[in-house]
Amino acid sequence: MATMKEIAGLSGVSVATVSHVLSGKKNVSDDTRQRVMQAIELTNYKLNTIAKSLRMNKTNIIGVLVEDICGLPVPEIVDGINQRLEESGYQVLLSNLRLLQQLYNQYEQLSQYTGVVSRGLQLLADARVDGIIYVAMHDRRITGVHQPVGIPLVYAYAESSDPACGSVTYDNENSACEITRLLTWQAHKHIALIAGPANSPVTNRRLLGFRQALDESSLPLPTEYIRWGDWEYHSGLEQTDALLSLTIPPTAIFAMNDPMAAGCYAAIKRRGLRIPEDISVVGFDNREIASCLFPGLTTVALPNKEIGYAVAQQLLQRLEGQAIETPNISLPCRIIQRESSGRL
Amino acid sequence: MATMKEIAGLSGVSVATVSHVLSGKKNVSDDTRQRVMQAIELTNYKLNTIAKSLRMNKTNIIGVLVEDICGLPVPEIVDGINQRLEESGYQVLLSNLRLLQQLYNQYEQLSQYTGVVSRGLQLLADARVDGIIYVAMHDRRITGVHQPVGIPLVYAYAESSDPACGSVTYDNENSACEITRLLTWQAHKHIALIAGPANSPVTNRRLLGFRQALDESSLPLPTEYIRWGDWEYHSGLEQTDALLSLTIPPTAIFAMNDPMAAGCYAAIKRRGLRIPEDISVVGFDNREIASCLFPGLTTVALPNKEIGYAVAQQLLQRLEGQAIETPNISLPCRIIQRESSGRL
DNA sequence: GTCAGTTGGTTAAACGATTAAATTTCTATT
DNA sequence: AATAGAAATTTAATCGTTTAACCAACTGAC
Repeated sequence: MATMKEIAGLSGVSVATVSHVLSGKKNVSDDTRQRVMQAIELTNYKLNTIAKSLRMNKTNIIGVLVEDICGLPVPEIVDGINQRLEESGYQVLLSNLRLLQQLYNQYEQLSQYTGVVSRGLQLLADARVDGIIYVAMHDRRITGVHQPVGIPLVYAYAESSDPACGSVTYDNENSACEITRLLTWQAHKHIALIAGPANSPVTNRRLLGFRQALDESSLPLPTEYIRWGDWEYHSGLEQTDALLSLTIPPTAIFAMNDPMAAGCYAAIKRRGLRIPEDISVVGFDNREIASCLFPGLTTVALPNKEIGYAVAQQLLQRLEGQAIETPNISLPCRIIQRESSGRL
Repeated sequence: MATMKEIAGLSGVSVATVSHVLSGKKNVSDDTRQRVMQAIELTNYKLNTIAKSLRMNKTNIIGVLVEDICGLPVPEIVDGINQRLEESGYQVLLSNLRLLQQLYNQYEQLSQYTGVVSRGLQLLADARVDGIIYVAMHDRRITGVHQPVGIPLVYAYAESSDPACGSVTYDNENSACEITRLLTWQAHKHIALIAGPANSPVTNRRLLGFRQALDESSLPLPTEYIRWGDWEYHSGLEQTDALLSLTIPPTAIFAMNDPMAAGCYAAIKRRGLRIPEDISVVGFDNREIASCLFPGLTTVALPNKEIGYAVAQQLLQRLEGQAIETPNISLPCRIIQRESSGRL
């Protein structure tokens, strides 16, 4: 691999001049510039970014620490991050905590896993990344502030209790409210909920939105209309069965995610009822399954890629020393309207 | 940040000695070792990997170039890669070509996209990675050999026409054969196929396996039993409809992926038929949907994580100068048996 | 007491860039 | 023609490591 020294030799100038040509922030005569460029072409010279990093004390690399790359929203978030960073000439050093296996559907404070997390952060810090993006698997508030490694840190999909750390998530509450409104606007009076686990922060935010939509239409929420699931297909099926056995069964069901909504479908069809004629169903997450059900499931699409893009943007601003205008950004979701809900 | 120089100063030795302590490949007296270690503790010194990389001409970073991080198998593959590399102290620099948007379900030779690909490779090469893993989205043969950037390169999920490049994929043919055997063993005589697009390499390999299983049981494959879909739910539905309208409808259907199998389900149920009593269905890919259908879909799980692990392993071997024993590895899939197929 | 061998440690030259400061070369003004 | 000022270029220090080569001190053997 050619070095600047060789380029300098070939074009009869000093390495400094070669550097000046390349950086373009010093005057160089047209004549020398051309000679240098020729030599560069000729030798297929590429600047050694390692040497540059050492000298400049800046790697142009951002560490992305993901709780689990296999978590559903994670690839899209990383995609968004990658795209924004590329635009500014940064690269992504990826580190995977592989938490999914360890704490699937558990919502303890992350602080219990500080060991794993800070080891992950340290690894990135050792690589001298310019900044770190922490990508959580579930939207939640992170209370145990991570050991400050002295590198700018922002959160995707989680909100930090440390106000100095920026974060970008999506608006659970509002989205749940909006999709529930779809049902109230269709004149449904008996709307039931299949929630996620009661101790999940996501469940609680979506529950708030659901309640608000009902309130807006002065609809009651009898306790027997709230069923607790575990995000999985089977819990959706079982809880729907229970709902349909009530003396006043609901005419619409909001399942807090799509697999549970699929469970709804199964329970409803097993009883010979039709969707949406007899009962409406809406879901959340817009997983692949939503378009593979009959009829297509109306649901909420999360702005995952946008979250990634925005959080990268936020970090870049910090790196440029700009003050962050909004430390905690919450992006809106998009309602995906299909055929699973209809006027009563 | 503390440097070796400061450590040396604090412990009254030269930087060389500090380096020797850290690397452990030179003798150092217990006394000095302790003094140095103390100073390191005290200052919380961390070795500057950038400087080390420059000096050693080795970054301990592997570039992972993915065709699209949002492609279904990709996160699991990356997970496997990450895990293997971590075990050997390497880190992952991720680069995303974002091809999904550009060529979804098109199977032209990658050579048409050499521009995009070689730009991606160049970016990683510029970062001075020690090796590159190319992660394709669909199992296929890559003919246009990528510009050799002088960095060891291996393929995941694709096989290269260049024998010098290692590769790891999964065994489409054999897996399709095995899952079809499940049907022949259950005494089915009329087995139909819902294939992917005819020009897809994946389709063709799975077709070979399907044919072989039928041959083994001396079953015929009438042309009207082969239906071409496009991997999507709707094509599964339509093609199954066509199958069920035949004078001799099949008693079992192999859909080449799970969304199309979900389409099968819809068409079958619409006619009031039962799965598996009236007709058996099997799929491929083990997507989330497979466990959200009723009855659960018997399908094939791809060894994605294992592919990642193996391909990383292969690259590491190359980096250590070892000869690669098997340049093209093909890993077996796992049959996931649920309730969608039964004895006739 | 001399000498060879070992052990523990230092010196100094890399690695390949950037950049402030110094120096040379060119332009323009008188 | 002399000279001040601007423009172009070079010199040399620096970033934080690694490591070959060198050196001093010590250990035994004779």
